[in-house]
Amino acid sequence: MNDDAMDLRTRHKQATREAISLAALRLAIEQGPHGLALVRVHDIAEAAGVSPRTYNNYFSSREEAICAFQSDQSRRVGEALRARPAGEPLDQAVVAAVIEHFTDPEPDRAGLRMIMDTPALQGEALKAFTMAEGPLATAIAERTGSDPARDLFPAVTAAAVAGAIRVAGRHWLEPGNTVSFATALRRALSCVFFPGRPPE
Amino acid sequence: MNDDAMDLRTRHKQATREAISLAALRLAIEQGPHGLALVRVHDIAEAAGVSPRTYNNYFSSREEAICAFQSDQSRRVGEALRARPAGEPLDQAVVAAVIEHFTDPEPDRAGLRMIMDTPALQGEALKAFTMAEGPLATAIAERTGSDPARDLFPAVTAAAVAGAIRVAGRHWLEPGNTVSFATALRRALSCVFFPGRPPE
DNA sequence: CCATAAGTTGCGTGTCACGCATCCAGTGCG
DNA sequence: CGCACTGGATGCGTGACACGCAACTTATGG
Repeated sequence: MNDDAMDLRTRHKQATREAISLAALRLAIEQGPHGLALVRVHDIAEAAGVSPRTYNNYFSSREEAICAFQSDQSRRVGEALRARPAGEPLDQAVVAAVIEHFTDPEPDRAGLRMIMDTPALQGEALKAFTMAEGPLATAIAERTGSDPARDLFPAVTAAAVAGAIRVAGRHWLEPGNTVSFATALRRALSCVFFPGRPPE
Repeated sequence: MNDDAMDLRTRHKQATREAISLAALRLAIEQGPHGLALVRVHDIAEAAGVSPRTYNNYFSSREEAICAFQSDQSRRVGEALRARPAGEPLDQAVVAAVIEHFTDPEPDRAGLRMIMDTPALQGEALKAFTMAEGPLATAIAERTGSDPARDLFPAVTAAAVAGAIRVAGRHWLEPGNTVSFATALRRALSCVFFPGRPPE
């Protein structure tokens, strides 16, 4: 998060990575879901101000570059849960952590839509969401005091939560749905923890 | 399923598709998770008895070819749920449908391991599992009489079930775990429908 | 038996990932 | 303050690949 507290080198490296992934996402959005093939590596590199060779020192496919932001964000979800007060019940802690983590700031509609509507990007996007599961499962296991090696509950719950986030995202993107992303998340997550009855 | 009841053309086409995907998976397994790059399109085509050009009339990437079986299987899960008796409670119906669908026959350990352990295949594998969610959600919505457009419960539950299947698969593949796949599935799915208490 | 549709194959092209060698800038030490 | 070193950036060359196109072969239906 903080650019300080790092080597100049490391800082510049992260900046480069960010510039490339940002440029990739921007160009992809410009071309739309059906023009992904028109986004050439050369263009991404140029837009990011680096050489094409450098681009694939960081990413080995356009998909990876475009979804890098999602990946990075997902990878950190576990920490958000760990940051919740220890006494808080699991469901409340997860909901709070997820909402806090995925709505700061409110995600970019165009970017998310691009990623989730483009078949060639879906695999990478799913990988990104799935990356959240490992850390999440660990954090859940800590909170419930279960052993992840023998008990499937943490991993299954983490997967369910990740799935709920995806579903909330899809729902939030649908035209005509004006609820905030936070609300969509809350509703989706409530289905995970209270499968008995859907609200209202 | 039945080769009869189809055009000679269609039959031959499916056979070709199957031959290619089977050859691709077999070669991938031979090389192991770290040698995927060594599986050349030329080899796959040769092993399947077709020209390289034909191979990519059917698949546009090695990953797609290797995971084709998983994809096809996942796409059919919804039907399995619809085939359950209408009066059966949702949880029992889902568990029965999933177990019946994913253990007939018992999946190939080597193939599943290859797919889930190879980073380059994970995206495609996740896409395959995710493809199950759409039909599953529809079937769940029918069974609960909810409107998928307004109620997130069917989609979230479908995603949770798909996630549980993935987790069960991972657990089943872990060395030292000798439970049957059906048992792993049952345990994982119980976490989805009864999140209150893990059955240890 | 013929006309048409559908599938297969070979070829050519544009793109890409990546190993390797080189160059340049930031870093830490004397 | 300068210097050797480490690590990232760049250029080049290579092997592989996806896909459009056109010719060829085989099923299908009249």
